[in-house]
Amino acid sequence: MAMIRQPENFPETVKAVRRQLALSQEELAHALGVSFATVNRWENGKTVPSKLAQRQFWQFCAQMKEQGKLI
Amino acid sequence: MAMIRQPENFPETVKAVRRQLALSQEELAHALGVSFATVNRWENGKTVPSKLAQRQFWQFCAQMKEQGKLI
DNA sequence: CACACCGCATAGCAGATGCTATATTGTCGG
DNA sequence: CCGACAATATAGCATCTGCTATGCGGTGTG
Repeated sequence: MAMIRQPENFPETVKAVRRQLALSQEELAHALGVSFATVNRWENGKTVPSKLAQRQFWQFCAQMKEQGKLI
Repeated sequence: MAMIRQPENFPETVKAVRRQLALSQEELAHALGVSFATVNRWENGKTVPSKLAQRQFWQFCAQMKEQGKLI
């Protein structure tokens, strides 16, 4: 088993995180090191993040939480 | 311009880094959060790393240097 | 020698990504 | 209302990635 942590609803999670941080899709994409199109596709459920992108996303969230910018 | 840093010979760089750290392709892949096939393709010049993968690779190298594990 | 591994190379396929271009949807000031 | 602008949605195409399987040389170990 040993699945990668993935919330039931990844698209909503990305949107929620992005809005808490008051970032545009473009800005979040830059912060994560991916393209705007990629973040957009995640939020609209067109694709699911790659292994590395998932790691990067959760790591980013953890950092933001450490800084108190994210609940 | 603002290009992404990319040595003349990425395949050789990956091999060199990996061997200094005494890791197998499998182990390096795991450390980077990508698959074995991906590291293997980088080393054999079959593909060039994605934007995010490049960031991850250089960040990993920087960490290893901080720890004195890499020159 | 036969056998089981391990590390590495390679291939095929489905899905993800980067880039570009083109809508669409607000939200302003005029 | 109208034009301008930013943010978002969507699409196509080339490339990258993950997964699985296969082959191949080297290294034990019986």
